[in-house]
Amino acid sequence: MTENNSEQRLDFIRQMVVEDNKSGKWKGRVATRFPPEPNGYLHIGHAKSICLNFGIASEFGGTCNLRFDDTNPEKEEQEYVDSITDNVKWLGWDWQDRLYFASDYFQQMYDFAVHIIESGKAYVCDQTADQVREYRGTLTQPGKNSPFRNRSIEENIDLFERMRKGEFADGTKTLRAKIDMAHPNLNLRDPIMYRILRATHHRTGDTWCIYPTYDWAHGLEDSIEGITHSICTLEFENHRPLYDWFIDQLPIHHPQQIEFARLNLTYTVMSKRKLLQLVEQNLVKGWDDPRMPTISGMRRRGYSPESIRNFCTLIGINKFNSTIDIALLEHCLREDLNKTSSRVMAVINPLKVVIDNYPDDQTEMLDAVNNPEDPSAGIRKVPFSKVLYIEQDDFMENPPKKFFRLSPGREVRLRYAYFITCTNVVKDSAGKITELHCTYDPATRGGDAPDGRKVKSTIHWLSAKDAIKAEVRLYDHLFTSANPDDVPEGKKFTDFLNPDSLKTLDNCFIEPSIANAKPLNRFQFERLGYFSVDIDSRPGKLVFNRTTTLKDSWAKIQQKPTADLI
RNA sequence: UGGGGUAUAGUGUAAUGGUAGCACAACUGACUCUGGAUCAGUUUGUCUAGGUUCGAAUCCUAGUACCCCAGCCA
Repeated sequence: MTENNSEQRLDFIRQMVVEDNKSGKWKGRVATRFPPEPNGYLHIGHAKSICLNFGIASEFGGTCNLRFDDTNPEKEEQEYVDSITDNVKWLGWDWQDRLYFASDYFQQMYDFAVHIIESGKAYVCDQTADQVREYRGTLTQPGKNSPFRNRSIEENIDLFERMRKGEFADGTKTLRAKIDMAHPNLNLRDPIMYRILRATHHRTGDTWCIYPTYDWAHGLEDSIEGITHSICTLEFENHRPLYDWFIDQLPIHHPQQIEFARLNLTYTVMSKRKLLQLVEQNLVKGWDDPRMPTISGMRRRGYSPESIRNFCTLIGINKFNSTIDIALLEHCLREDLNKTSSRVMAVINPLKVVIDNYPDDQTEMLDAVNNPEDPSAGIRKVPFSKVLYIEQDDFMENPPKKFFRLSPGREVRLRYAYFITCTNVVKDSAGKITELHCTYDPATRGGDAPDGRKVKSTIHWLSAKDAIKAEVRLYDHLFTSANPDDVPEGKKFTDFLNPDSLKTLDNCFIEPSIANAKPLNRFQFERLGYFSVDIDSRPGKLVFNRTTTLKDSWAKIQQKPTADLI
């Protein structure tokens, strides 16, 4: 079903690669790169790009470099470099020895700039930022030439060298390409190649006080590394003529830039600026908050790398903006976790149940299947005794028609254990149910009735004296709006944060078999969902994150008009 | 208003002049010791209007809508 035999449908970029290989454009070589700026954590949108670039390289026998595009020391930090390398590795990709930094090319870039000045195609400009903006013109009006545009090559060389030496104050001079101030594409109106910036770079320290701009630097980075297919997002389409122009001025390898649409997901935001804001204003608990669409957040939440990679191949590649339903991501998640997660029983909203006809001090060890999807996962023993916990949601005193679980007088199965029948409901003075009394049928040990009688439902349970206390964190969408990027006039995206995106339950219980679970271990809590151990977890003080729920058809029935229930 | 892009079910994505297919979502039903999983099935689509053609999502013409660009960010 998932495979399509030899009839592989290729996205437009892969088709391009196939054609290039056919025509011999790059002599069969395929070299891509993933070029993040270390100014934030990677998110699921980056995963799309990572899987595209590394995926193409591996499918076509090529290489993919991990390259940090670190040309702006004001925003970049080593912490981000570390998180990015971790994330790419965790996703399962390998750049081998090809870890590069744009900052390692600063001298080469400088030399290339001198070459361009020598050919009369670049000049040092003394205009202020405001003047540059003013002279650039507008979308509909051409710009005006800078008064410094016609300096001699010698003067430009001299000034540029002195810029580098630190003779001029920040922002007082720039190096600009001499292209066309009337060009309809604003990017070609004498774009800035270097600015003076005294900021300590996380790798080069204070070696440089001039830094190359993206447009000037990026094509050079690609060229130096011998990239063939330089894949970037749609907003750089307008920059391609400039990418090409710079490289055409130099006697160097000329990669091809190809643009594709970035990923958008419902109920979340994907811009680094907005994610940074959530972190800095403490609207979430950090870049790796399990509600964040960051790779670190998703990992902490319990996502598997396989599920993310599968999602990235399913969504495809295109050239127009689209928003993927987060349900597809969750589908990929469940599909993978269903196959791989050990099942275990946990009760997150406990209700005490006493089995009146069960011996007071007896404990039995019952067999439970670890993973019905994977027989090799084997079985484990689960303790059963007189006093149990079940889920509050699994009992209703006055059940509607379609409620199949426990209620007064009704018999249900305790998973892997016994059939029980509710005989009495105990309430406190406020009328709240505090305890249930039941009887069990000893003949149904293991969960099967020798007389063949059926029950309408099977519920999970825990032996109260053996259960281990745990904290459980339930997550929901971070935003209440499907598209928080598109909010009504006068509203901010933060106005749509979901106040219920995190619910912490601290009176939960798990079965003793996972008492020693380690952070990031994944489980399925039967009938509740997939959970993983949070990094806040400590021995004796376990903390679980709900990665996602199981599909819940009862929840759906409940949402319908009550008429359906009665 | 200048330039650059893009339009296929609710969402996403194929079909490259020859039966509009797939996935998710939604809805039925079967099965089930997880109201899980699995299986079977149903609903919904080519931006609009013309034209070329035996035949158009695909080619042509004219519209419409949406996205990107006026950082010394990337």
